[in-house]
Amino acid sequence: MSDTKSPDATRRSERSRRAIYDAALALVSETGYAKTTIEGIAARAGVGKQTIYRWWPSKAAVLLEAFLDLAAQANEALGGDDEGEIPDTGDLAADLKYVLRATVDELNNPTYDAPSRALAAEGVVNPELGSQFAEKLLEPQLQYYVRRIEAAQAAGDIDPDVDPRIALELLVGPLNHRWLHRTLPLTHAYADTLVDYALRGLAPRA
Amino acid sequence: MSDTKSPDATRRSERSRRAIYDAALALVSETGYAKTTIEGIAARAGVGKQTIYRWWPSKAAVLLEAFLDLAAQANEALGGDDEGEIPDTGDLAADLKYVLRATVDELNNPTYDAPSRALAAEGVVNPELGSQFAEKLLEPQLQYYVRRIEAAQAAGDIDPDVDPRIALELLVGPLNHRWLHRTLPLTHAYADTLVDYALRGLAPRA
Amino acid sequence: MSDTKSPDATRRSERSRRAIYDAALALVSETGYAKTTIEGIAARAGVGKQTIYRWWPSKAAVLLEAFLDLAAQANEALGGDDEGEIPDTGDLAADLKYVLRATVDELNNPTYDAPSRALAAEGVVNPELGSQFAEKLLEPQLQYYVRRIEAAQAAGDIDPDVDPRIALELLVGPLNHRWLHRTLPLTHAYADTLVDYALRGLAPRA
Amino acid sequence: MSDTKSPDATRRSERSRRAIYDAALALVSETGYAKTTIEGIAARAGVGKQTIYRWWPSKAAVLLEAFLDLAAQANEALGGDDEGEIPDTGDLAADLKYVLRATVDELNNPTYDAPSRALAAEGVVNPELGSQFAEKLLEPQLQYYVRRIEAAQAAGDIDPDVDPRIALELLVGPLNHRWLHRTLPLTHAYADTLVDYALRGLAPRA
DNA sequence: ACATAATCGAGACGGTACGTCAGGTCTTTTT
DNA sequence: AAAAAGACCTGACGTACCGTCTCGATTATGT
Repeated sequence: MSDTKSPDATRRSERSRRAIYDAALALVSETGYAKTTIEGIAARAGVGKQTIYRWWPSKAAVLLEAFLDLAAQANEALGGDDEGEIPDTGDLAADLKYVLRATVDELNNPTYDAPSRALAAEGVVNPELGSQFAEKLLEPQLQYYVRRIEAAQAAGDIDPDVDPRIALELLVGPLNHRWLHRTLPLTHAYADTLVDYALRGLAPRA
Repeated sequence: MSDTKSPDATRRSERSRRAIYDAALALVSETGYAKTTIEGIAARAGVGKQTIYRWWPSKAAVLLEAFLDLAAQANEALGGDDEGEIPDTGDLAADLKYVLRATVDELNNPTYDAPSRALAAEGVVNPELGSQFAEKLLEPQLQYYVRRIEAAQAAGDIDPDVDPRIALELLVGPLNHRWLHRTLPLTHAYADTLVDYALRGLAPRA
Repeated sequence: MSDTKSPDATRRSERSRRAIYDAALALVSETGYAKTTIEGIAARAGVGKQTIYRWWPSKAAVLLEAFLDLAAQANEALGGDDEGEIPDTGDLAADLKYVLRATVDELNNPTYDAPSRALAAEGVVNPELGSQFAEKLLEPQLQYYVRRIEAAQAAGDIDPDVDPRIALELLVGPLNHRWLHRTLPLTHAYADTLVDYALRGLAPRA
Repeated sequence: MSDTKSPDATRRSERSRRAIYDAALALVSETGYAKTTIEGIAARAGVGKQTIYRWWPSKAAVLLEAFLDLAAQANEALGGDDEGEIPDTGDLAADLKYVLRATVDELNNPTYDAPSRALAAEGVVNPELGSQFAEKLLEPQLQYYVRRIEAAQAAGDIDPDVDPRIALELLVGPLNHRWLHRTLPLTHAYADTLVDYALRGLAPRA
């Protein structure tokens, strides 16, 4: 009944998994995604190639999991359950500026920038990986916005007719655009302006 | 003083150039960017590999030029000088919806989608190519928006304090986000909503 | 202390080695040495190019080993230990004519001629390969002559002051000359005459 | 009636021919025959590739002519008509030792060694070039021996039944063997011994 | 002296093979 | 049974030359 060739996950070496994550992230940061090879990851991790092929279908998948793991670790370190949740101080603009500024900082941080770009780029061109990327990384983050915006609608800060999904894209889309295409620098000021412009458009009608 | 090893462009074979453009675009559309190889392009174009390496530094560069050429041809076919210019009927919302709907159609057209994604993705990860992509493809298109928005400011349809650059990103950013990450379908309705939300935020203050 | 990058010979595929030998000899015989390529050998042997590059430094080295193997197999097939040894019937002239005629036959046999010429020619121009060729193929054969001539000296058939090494060259040198330069046909009669002339010069002094 | 595509030799550039000879010989001496390319010769000679392809069918042909020209120049410099003729002082052994020693010196001279080996090797493997090599370079030299040996037969120094052609090979063959296969050093002493052994065999019968 | 035609230097072109790198599979030995 | 190691076949890389083919620019006669 079961897949004839799926390996036994219970016997999997945790040691190797960690080493592979580390090697993958390090190599992508150091030499870029294109020059990162599975052989290179295996060598750097002190691992046989087959150990990678046994557990992951592609280089991109390795990196995606590695990055997911990195994010999970970061969250764990920071504590709480509602780790990525957008604060609700009652001041919607302030709350959004806070998270958008944090996002700007993250995107400007080379440690995250390199693997993020690699994954985003791969997802753009590879629907398989793209949907994984969207589902596991992107969407959860976007849901934070959805919840905060719905709260704002409940509080009367945003027009109830507005689609929260589109509202959120008004904030996140432009940021992503600048980041991906490197057209202009990503600054806190830019984040603030974005929030200002967007909220004016989303405010309840007079 | 001059570059020691650049080939003589006056002797270049126009025939080969065209064949290479065609082959590159065809292969990217048919098999995807990753599986498109320089060898494959050369073979399909009936051209020696060296003829590609002589004139382009990379697969991405070939594709960029091919796509640029494709766009140029399309424009030429359509005639006029201000080919890509955003119409100015006096009704800003209508004008923007018109172009944004057209953009949606283009992004949904497989002929353009495949090479565009490939170039965008490559640019995300490869700054060299990214800046070429931005400069030669993206920026010129964005300038159409800048001009139309400035005209709207002059006409009193948009707040004069608004930065046209950021205004444009409010429209283009979300569209790109959906396209690149394939989160939700790109429709005319979405384009319209985007214009509505954004323009409310950019309108002159009461 | 050991060579840092030599492959593990114990894991070597015997199957591939044999296939490469066969392909190399076949191609050299069929199309000549110059038109024989490593890619061609690999293709014909159903082997990856790297498998050739892993174990041999050059096309010539492959062919040398292949030929050595061919010779070894031939000897094995013929049986005995003293396979190539020159017979000693007591009649020196007859014994030498016997082997020289056999050599003539071999040099006239296309199966041996093509690879032999290829190796000899390569050795002429490439000292590295040349010394291998001399050491592994040529020299062992010449030693048979040395031993037979020394026996003849012991038997009083050849002047004891004669240098066996030079004596042997008196026989083998002319044969090789005709073969390599194709000046005149190689016949049994020629071999006989060579022996006659040479032995007269090497006979004990009256 | 004439070949439709043979170039007009009267218009040929002497300048280019010389430059090509020089470049070819220099490159063969410096880098070896295999690494000498037609493109390299053309570049070094400051000549278009076509100028080589127009007048010669192959790299080997260029080198052969270049070498022939070199030899012709050397002879011209040394003067006389019977330049290569073997002296006839009445003492056959001495005369032969004289020329064989000279041959040894030439074969030990790197200026001649490199191109000679290249041509000889190419001739071994390429019958076309081989016959040219034999006819234009080798045979004329061998004829000197034939003539001297015939004179010796007339003078009663050599058995009249001896075939001069084979006699000559008894001298030249061994020398060539050592040279081509680099088995043992080529010395004057070796040349002398060769003459001694051979002449003993060729002397008139008691 | 000049017209004119072939040779010349240059080098782009369609190809073939080079020697290298990595992909993904398979096998052997170790843990 | 999974893991480290690494040989294997495959296929693409980017480079070097092949021999052919255009390009002006430059001779070198033959009228």
